[in-house]
Amino acid sequence: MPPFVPRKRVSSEDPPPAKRQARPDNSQAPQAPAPRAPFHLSDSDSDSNSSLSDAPENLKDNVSEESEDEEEDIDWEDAIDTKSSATTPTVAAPELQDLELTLDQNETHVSDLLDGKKGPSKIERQIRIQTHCMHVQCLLFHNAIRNAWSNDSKVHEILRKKLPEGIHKEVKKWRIASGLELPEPKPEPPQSKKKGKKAKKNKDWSDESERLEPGQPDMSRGDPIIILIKVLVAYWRKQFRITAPGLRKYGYRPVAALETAITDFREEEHDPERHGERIADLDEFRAIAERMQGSRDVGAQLFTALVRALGIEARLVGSLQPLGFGWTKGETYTPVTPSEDPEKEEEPETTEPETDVAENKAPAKNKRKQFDSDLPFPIYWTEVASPVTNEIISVDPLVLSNPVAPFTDTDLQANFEPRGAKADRAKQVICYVVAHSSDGTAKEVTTRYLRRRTWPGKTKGFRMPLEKVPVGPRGNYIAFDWFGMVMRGYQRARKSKTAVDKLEESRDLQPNQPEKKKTTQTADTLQSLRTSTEFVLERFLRREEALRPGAEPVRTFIAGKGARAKEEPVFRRADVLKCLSAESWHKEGRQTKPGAVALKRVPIRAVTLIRKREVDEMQRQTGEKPLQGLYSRDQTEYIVPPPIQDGRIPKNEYGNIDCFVPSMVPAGATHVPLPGTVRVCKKLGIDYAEAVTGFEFGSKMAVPVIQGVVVAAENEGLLRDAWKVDAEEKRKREELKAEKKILQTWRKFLFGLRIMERVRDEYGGGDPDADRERDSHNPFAVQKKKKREEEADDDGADQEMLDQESSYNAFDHGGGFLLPGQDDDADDGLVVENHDQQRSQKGPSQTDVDDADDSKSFESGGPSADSPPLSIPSDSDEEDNGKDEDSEPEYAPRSTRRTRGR
DNA sequence: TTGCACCATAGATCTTTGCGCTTC
DNA sequence: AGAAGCGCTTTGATCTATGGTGCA
Repeated sequence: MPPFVPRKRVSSEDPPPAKRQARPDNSQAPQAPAPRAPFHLSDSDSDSNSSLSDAPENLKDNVSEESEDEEEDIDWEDAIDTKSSATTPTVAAPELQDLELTLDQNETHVSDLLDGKKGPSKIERQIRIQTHCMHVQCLLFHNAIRNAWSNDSKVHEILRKKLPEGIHKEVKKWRIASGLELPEPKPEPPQSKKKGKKAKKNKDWSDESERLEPGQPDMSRGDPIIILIKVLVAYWRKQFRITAPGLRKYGYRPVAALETAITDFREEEHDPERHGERIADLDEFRAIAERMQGSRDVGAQLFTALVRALGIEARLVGSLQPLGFGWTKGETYTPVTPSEDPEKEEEPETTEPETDVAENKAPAKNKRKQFDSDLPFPIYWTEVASPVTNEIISVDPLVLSNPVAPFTDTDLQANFEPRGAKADRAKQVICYVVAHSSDGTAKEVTTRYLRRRTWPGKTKGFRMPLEKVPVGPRGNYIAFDWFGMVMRGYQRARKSKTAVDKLEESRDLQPNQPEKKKTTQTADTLQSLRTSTEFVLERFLRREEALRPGAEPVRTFIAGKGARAKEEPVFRRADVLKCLSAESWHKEGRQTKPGAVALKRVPIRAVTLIRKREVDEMQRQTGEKPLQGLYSRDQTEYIVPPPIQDGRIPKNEYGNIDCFVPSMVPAGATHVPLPGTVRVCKKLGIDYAEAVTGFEFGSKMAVPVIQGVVVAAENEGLLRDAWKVDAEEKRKREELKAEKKILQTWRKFLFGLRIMERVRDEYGGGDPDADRERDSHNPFAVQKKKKREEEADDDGADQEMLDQESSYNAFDHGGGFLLPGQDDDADDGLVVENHDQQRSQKGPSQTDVDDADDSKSFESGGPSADSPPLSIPSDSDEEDNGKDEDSEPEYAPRSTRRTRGR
């Protein structure tokens, strides 16, 4: 259950909202935890991810199911349900590429809203957040699967076999140079002939190494693995053919496009160009390795496999391209218009109607090589760990012009970060970069690829930001990292961390702090003054800021050039005062000193309807926008209300007392912030005023938050004692009620079981069709049906079950029911008081007669009409059959009232 | 290349006292 | 009959920070 945030003026529970903070807290309590909903969802998902690693198809089902379980909000369930059902067919394929299909229903909402020129509503934001989170997890899991496939020994074998002799030699060379293998055994002669110098060097070194340390790496020309990797990349670029589109972000599509896409996907024969590349299983992956063609994504995956096949530790890196959660251009689907840009003609696969696709097919075939050529950055690549230095080398086998980026070269690594107009157009983003290791674990390596390794950098707006979760007393927060939590299921255990892990975590994955712009003592620029913490121009003052009266400029700044040059005084920031309106000061427990003149006058910001009307009215009268004065702290003083007299609490025009800060409580009075104190005060007959501790805003209204009361200090003890007694009574009442409810539920449950058992015994069971058939001939079932039709306001499953009870009871003189005498246990605590009476009054047969006769008569007569205290339908069947659906059957007056109420 | 204007976007801040229905 | 309780709906205009682009 999401936390219930009472938007009540009488705040009856929970810690006092901290006036000002209270609103953010409260209004964002739904907001803050609301984004958390996906977190919870994801939480379980990530768990399921890890546990489901063998069953990819189930994952998405799980995701949606769990989300339904955990999301209480009905709208949400709907949304998710829709999503999941829409996704399911897609999901069946191991390729997760078309999760964007999931948004159809929601999209309708969104576009409706956007038509109205309003921003997205909270729920729409939630939907996007949910979608984003789900998509991220699906992509993550997809990558985990591909990573597992890239580990396949058969795939390795296939790729190894294809390597030409030259590459094998390079590998050998690398092994020797890295000290993984001793050089002398045999391969020298041919090698030394080819590259005499190097071979000689190797030889020299090896000779030495024999004497000293065998297996010492030769680092004289840098890490030997870099040479090998470059060779491999060159080989791969030559051999691997890009014949299918890879994953990409399309953005949220219009409903029509989605529907077309879904139908097309479901009904048409699979066409990689339209539906994306589909690799159903490992066998197909092996086949692709054999053919050496596919999307560039698969190309990178297979390249990773190749590197692994050579015994080098390699990670498959995926830069997730999930649907986002914002409303920027990047999240909006932009249909590809082939005619516009010849370069894009190879992209006909999107969601264009059949005709378009047909048109585009021919040119696409001709330019098969150009799939995804509009994507300037790779989505998958490889991280190779040097066995010598344990450093990570990033390798993009197919896309970038600088394919190999050693860890030392941060610029080259930052080349993997999508940026620029082209990337923008292609909706390429960086938000979560995850490296999957050969042992199946994965770790986030985004930092490495951010320019200057500075957060949030380009991930801003595309990655779930850290969320501040309030903890403990007010003002304390912890940062909640959603993605960190998702990754927990994939991470390598702390104790199994490798040397590579440790090294990179202490170096390349350490984020840099954003450089604070050093306060340059050089000449002023507009920019430097704007951001300066020391100086300021008057025009850069904020709405709530004003210069201290009499503040002297320290120098002047000349803005503009030539004829437009203008001198402006430069002031010290220290001379800037924060100002607030009189109302705002009031909320801080302060008032303006008599005679204070506003330092600044600004237009009134009216939020509530009433204030808006007032402002409009004033504007109409005066013809100009009404202004309000702002005052600095110096111009205000504490509000010290006069001490109370004779225990009377002063009240404001709304009949309560402002208590925004403790100092606003008058001397001689005490604030008792307990819920329900008003009633106690009334009972005790002491004077009180409800304490307004803040406001909540919503629906163009400001609602005061009331927390307890202010009473005379001498009454405090009395009030608290009485409140304790009252609260205790209340607690007991509620406990009793809850207990009753529980017992009631159990009883119904047991009856149900007994009935079921009985029915099974009598008629056999298990076949619903047969049951239905039988029902049509069963007079009691027919009667039940009829009765249900008569009772317009029946009450769902419960009622139905109870009806069932009565029917069967009537039929078999007790049936599966607890008849009086046998039901002591069940009734215990429920109808104790009436037990004797009911037993003496009617026996089982009586019950049966009543029941079988017609429950209607009972209803119309009403138990209370006959004999209120005795008529409590304590007999289980009667009572249930009567009309009590939920609770407190033992209180005849209540049931009477309720009946009358209807 | 630098400084600036301008734009898009996200996030923070400010705002300051109902209404109608149901239950008890 | 009338008091008390509860749900409604989660604003929204404005300002500020930030980063990108284009121009001089």
